[in-house]
Amino acid sequence: MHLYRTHTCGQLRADDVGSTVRLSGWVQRKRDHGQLLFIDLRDHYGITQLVCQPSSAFFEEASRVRAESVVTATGRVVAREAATVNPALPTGAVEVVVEEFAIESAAETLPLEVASDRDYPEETRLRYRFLDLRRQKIHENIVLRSKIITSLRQRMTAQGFTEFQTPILTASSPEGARDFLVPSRLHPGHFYALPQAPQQYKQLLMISGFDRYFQIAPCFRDEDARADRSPGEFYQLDVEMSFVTQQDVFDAVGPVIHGVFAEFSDWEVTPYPFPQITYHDALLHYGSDKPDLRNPIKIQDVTEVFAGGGFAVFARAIEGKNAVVRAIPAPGAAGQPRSYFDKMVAFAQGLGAPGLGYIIFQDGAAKGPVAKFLDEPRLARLKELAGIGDGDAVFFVCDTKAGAEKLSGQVRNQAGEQLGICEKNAYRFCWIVDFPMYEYDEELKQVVFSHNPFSMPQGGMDALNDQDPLTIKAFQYDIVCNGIELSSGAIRNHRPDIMVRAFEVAGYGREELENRFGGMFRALQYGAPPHGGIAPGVDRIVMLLADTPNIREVTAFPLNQQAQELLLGAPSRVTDKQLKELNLQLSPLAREKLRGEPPKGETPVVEL
RNA sequence: GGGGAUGUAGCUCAGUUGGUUAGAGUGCCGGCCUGUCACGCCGGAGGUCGCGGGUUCAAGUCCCGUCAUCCUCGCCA
Repeated sequence: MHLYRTHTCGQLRADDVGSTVRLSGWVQRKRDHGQLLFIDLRDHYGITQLVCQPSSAFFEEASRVRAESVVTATGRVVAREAATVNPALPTGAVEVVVEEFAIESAAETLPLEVASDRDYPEETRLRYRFLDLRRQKIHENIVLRSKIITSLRQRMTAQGFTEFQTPILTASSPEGARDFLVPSRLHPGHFYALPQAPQQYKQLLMISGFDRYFQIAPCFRDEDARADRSPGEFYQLDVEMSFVTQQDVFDAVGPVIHGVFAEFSDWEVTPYPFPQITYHDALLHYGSDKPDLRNPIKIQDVTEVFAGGGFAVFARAIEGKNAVVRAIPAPGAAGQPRSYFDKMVAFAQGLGAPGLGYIIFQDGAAKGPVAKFLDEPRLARLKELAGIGDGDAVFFVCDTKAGAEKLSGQVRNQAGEQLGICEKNAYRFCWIVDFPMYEYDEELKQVVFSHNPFSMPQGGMDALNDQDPLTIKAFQYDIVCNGIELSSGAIRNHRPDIMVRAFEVAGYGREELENRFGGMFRALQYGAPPHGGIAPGVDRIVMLLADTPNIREVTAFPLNQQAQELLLGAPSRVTDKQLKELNLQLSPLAREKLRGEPPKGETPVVEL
């Protein structure tokens, strides 16, 4: 008989009755009846009930064993009496009458309960992550993550993509997020950077003729955390393809995304192919470049209804400040009490808006504070534009275009949520296309790249030469699910002449381009295929499929919000010897901070 | 870097207008219990009320500072 187990804790069925088995696992729970002891034994695969009789030599020991201790039990599989079958357990038809019992590893009093789904502070969970990960929900999330990644790999490989690895120690990229730096021992004063994404390498692989690239790629960005954004590191399904148009990328990646969502969830998934919405329309109709399409509300421009009208606040803003008015329909909201509208106004004010106008259409009349300022033809036009009728209400936002877009989007979210009209149990996807190539940076007072500087401008060289840069669109796109940006991608600029011009428009000379992106630029001089790609965030895909709002629920060992790993204690101090080898000195500020007591969990400095 | 919330037993939390010895559940320890499956019943231990200062006859409670955690804005080509 095997030293530890003949079966897993999820394996035994009625068919096994009569056989002698050995199981090992954790003590999930004990039920001590004095003259009879039940132990729920748990492993990765399931739970099996052990029964200990008081006549056994180990009875005392077993009745004292603490939860989460690891034990090995040997005994006979017996059928449970009909009344004692537990239909909630796959192994519930049987139990094991223990004949030998050994404690492999006793557990101390626990800082968190494994056999419970109650919430614990994240600090406790991360410090004792090995216990937290034993808990059912997160244990399943991590397994789900693994299965999703396996499925993504299979789907990509099946489509003829080749998986690659790219360097982790690479060069700092001058654009984008803050880099994590690694000092070089051999080159004093020089630093590697961890890749923010394998962007340039994947393009270089296309230029190297590999045609279709993918990688489950680790990405490192030294930026602050959010609930849906890990600090420090995350994974992308990084994809790049040669000789493709934007539509080819959608046709390759769309089925993969649709496929995994259909495979791993019972929720409804947007039928393939996913709709495409232009960046312009997304901002107009949803007030966001990552619209949540579970919300049926569609914002409309109703500036013409108020222009030159009797509602002076809006009319003046339209006239004088070039403001626009956006209508956020609230279907069926006419029956809502006054307090609903007051709350909506307060919500908008909380976001910095001076107020929130609204009209209620009820019993053939228009009510609410704004209604009396609009004559009958204007009201009719409003209903037509906003697509509303009797029984509905409509909110108004009046601001500059950008301000109105942002606020109307937030009001749309709030209205949809408050009215309970958002679709549940569904994944609603869309592509956002035609992102602008450039935008105006108010701080720098100049035109800057609005996304990746390697994207191909729509219209190519002609557009760069002839168009107002702010009107140029890029072959730049995002895929969005339920209001979460899963990924952005682009058709790349593979033409050195167009790239020089594109950088000129953003105020960079050729020399600067060569300095900043020398390797990439050089590669384009020797025959580069037209290519493009995308990089969906793996963590976010898993998050959506696990139906959790927090990315740390799908990461085995995440950093906390302060980018610390509490279990092993990273970041930690290093020895003076290590610093010396790297030609590094700590600043007076850093030295001052280190003089204080090292916080709990921090690795003390040890001379090696 | 800014804003918000939270911090009370190992853990999850309650704690009134500032007023006697700070409570509950769970876990832990002990006792009882032969069919439970969140077993049940009885008893016990367990507290620097995050930390520092202040106001007050009196502070878990009010004020100031500080630290920690989570959420959020900035940031994330």
